[in-house]
Amino acid sequence: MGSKKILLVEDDPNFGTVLKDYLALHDYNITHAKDGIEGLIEFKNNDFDLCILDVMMPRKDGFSLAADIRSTNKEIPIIFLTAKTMKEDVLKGYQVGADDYLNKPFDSEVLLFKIKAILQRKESDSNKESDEFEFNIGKFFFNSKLRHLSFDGGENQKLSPKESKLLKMLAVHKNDLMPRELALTKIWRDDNYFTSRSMDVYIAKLRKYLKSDEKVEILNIHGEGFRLVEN
Amino acid sequence: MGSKKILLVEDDPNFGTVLKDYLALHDYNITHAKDGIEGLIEFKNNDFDLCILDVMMPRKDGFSLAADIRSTNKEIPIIFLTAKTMKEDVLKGYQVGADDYLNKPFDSEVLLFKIKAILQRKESDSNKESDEFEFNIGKFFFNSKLRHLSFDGGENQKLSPKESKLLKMLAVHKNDLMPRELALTKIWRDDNYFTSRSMDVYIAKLRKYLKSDEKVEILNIHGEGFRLVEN
DNA sequence: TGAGTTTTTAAGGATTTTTTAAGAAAATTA
DNA sequence: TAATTTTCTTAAAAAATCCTTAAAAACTCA
Repeated sequence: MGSKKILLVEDDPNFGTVLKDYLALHDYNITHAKDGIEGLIEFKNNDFDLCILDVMMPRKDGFSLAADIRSTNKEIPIIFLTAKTMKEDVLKGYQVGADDYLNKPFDSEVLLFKIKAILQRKESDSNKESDEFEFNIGKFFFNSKLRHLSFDGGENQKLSPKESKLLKMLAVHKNDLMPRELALTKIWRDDNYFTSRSMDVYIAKLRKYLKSDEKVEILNIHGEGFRLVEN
Repeated sequence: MGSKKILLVEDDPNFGTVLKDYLALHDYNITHAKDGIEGLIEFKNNDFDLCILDVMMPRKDGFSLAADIRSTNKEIPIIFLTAKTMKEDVLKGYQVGADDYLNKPFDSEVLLFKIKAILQRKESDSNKESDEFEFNIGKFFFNSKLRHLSFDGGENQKLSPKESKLLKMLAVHKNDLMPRELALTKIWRDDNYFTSRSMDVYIAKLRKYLKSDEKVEILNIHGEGFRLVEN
């Protein structure tokens, strides 16, 4: 399982540090960002299970950050922290897609329970992550951990990290649709025009590697994603 | 879609009635139970989308009721209402599996947003791969997710998004009327002269794909819609 | 019959995908 | 640290796919 990764975005250094330590003490793996901009950068560079966002922050407030986070990940739970008990804030929070809301000062134990409850909820839903790393694809043998692709009587093709992750994701969904969006959000951590182009480049590379077995194909499903088929 | 069914369990008759009317006004289908026992009976006799439970109640309190509800349904969202701001209560609520928590007096609009947020969350979860995507149509096998149509000994015909959605809708209504208006509002998102022409173009395409099995036909019902028949 | 509805083909424009190539960034090696 | 290699992104043009619109012919129903 491993400890859950939480992104904490809080500009008050005292409060933020205390909260970070408190949560770390309870076996959560906390990344503490000092403002919204830093928070967004951390979010894009990591794979978090939960976000805790202060609402009032310099440079980029919690709502704006949440909106950016939601634009690349519609699933990740978000908890807002706020000093004011303003109705508009609460409503805005829920509109952005908050999973919960806490008014400062709050009881830290309550926060802990909320975190636990929310993570449990998500747990039961999404257990699609695969830790398999050995795949048979037509005549090929693919090891995603060692990042190599081989076949009897052929060279051992080494794959780059991105090549390997993409092929793994295709292999996990073998003969089924691998949505473009899934690969972009999970591997490229962002779903936009450029990452999408980049992904296409990698699909082309993989096709080249797999070319020598004409039973194996990576088909495109226009507007949806790709499909690794084995005839 | 239909309006969402909510179970409201609240022993205070004044507050309960007002809340019921308020929620009913916002297009929710409310069942109001006066205490925990009655609430449990209602729960077992109906199919609710959400529960709103008062904590302090005679005969059977909200936590006990929630535990009973959870024992038969681990998915249904539960919101607790409480007069006291007692930490123990909040913790207990989350332990039982609360989705949210509101202290009385609360702003009704906030409750409305919480309900909306929670139901949306469930919506997006359950809609992941809820509905069918594999159909048999005469000699054909149709997969609407992979957007292809195949039959033994024949090529694999790829379908465009619109072709696939339309054929799926016909297949769902197989041997029955698929109203023209339904396809236009659901697939084309607009019902006017041009979308209707466009739909006819797609019906023609589907007929071409299905031509090789003369047992399969798409019939027009003048002024009504179409019917996919399998003789 | 004649007005409205359906069927079909085809052209165009918009969007998405594919591919090659160049250069920036990161990692590795000397 | 500098040089080299590998990895990844960006750019851009060509190809493929998708959808709408148009228009003419066929059909249906009153």
